[in-house]
Amino acid sequence: MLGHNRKCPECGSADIVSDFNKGTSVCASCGLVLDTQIDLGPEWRAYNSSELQERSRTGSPITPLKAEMGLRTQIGNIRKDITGRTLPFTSQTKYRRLSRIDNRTRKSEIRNLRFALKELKRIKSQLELPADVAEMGAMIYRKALKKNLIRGRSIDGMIAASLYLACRKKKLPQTLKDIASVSNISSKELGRCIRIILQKLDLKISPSDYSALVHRLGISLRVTMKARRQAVKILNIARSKGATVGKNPMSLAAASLYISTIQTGERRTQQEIATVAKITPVTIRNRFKELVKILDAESKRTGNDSLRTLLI
DNA sequence: TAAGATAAGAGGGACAT
DNA sequence: ATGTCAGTCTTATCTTA
Repeated sequence: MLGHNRKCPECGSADIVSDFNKGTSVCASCGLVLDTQIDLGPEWRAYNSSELQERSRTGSPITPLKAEMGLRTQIGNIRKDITGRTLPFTSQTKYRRLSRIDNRTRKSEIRNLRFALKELKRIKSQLELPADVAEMGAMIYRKALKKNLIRGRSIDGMIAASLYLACRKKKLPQTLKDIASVSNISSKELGRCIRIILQKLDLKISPSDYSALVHRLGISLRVTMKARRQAVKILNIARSKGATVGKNPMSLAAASLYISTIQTGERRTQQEIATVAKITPVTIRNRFKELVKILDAESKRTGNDSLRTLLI
């Protein structure tokens, strides 16, 4: 049943939207479906396993990945009320007008969504993103569309931005560059779109998850788990000192891995790391210098020598 | 050859006007 | 709305070990 003043367990937003047509409550912020008041199971019985196999669903599933969510509702041109009596003329006019407005807005919206979701699916398959991320991206885009953020901007850019934000929500280590490289827009433009959505939609996006980036880089560089853990540890210290604000998370992950691989004796060159991280060695050097400073101060303060980087 | 230093330029955020 | 300023990141080039 519908409670009041609920909060989304995923993102804490109180912006819960109930859709009585579909019988669901959805978090307007992150797209999490909170409950379902209708029975989504089949309305028939399976008498043997082959029937279960071939008839395990009636109708298409409800999904934000389809332009009309897999369902369709529409205000028709109503002339009679539910008991069959003809409505007064003024009501008929009203419904005719509603129907027309409904049709118009619906048409442009659906057309936009068809286009957008096609692009979304293309990026999804190219980057091999999981379905739940794609669905969340679609929800974010729908929200942006409702708020009229799309008009006058490129659909491709806004879709890519929605997907990027969904990845951030789901803590997937995708960078802005990754998305931009498979989309036909530049990182610059993608950044602009992301900013627009972030500003206008009030999404609760946690700061980038360093550990996911570190592991992703670490795997590409074939370094041990030990080095990766050490890198994460370094970043946590840096963050506690406020040294990570405003820095590209990827460059921080790269620099901390550079340090940790030296400490564990599996050194990689700055160039090697820079290539995998798709940044420049100069940036690694800059972050590297800052991190070393912090780590030395920290080891002096705690007397913990394992952080020392003087051996370099 | 790897890595450090330096400089110049692009782009965006914060802030004042 | 527009301009300025500090800070980030990139690219290029030269130097050092």
